[in-house]
Amino acid sequence: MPKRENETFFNLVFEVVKLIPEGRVTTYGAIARYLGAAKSSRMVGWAMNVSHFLEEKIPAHRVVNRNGLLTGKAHFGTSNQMQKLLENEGLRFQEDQILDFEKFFWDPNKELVL
DNA sequence: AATGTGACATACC
DNA sequence: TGGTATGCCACAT
Repeated sequence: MPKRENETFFNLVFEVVKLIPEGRVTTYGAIARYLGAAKSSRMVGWAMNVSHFLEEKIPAHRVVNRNGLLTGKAHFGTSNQMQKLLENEGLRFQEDQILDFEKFFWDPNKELVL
C-alpha cells in the first residue's frame, strides 16, 4: 500500500537495512545517524513497521534498539519470530536481549563508507 | 488541513 | 537511577 516511489528517508533506511550482513544487527539510531538524521531514529522504526507491507524483503529483525533489546518483536508474526530468526543467524538471547550485542553490532557508519 | 501516533534516542530534571 | 519532555518525519484518521 505504501508507495515507496519517492526516494525518501524511508527508502534510504531500507537500503541500509538490506545491507546488514547475516548474523549482524544494528540499531535504529545508527541507521538514522548514517542517514544524517540522528534524531529521526523513530522514523527508522516506522520504516520497519511499513516494511511488512513492502514486497521487498527487509531483514527488520536485524534492527534493534540501542540496548540490543527486541523491542519490535511484537510486530512480527509471533513474539518469538524475531528472536528465532536472529538465533538462526547465530545470535544468542537472554530475556529478549542480545548477548554480546556490541560484538554483533553492525554500524553502517563504520562498515559502510560514505 | 490539522492532529495524533510510533519497532527510538537524548537531554534534563 | 529513573521518569518526563522534546526532536524528528511519515503516515493514518
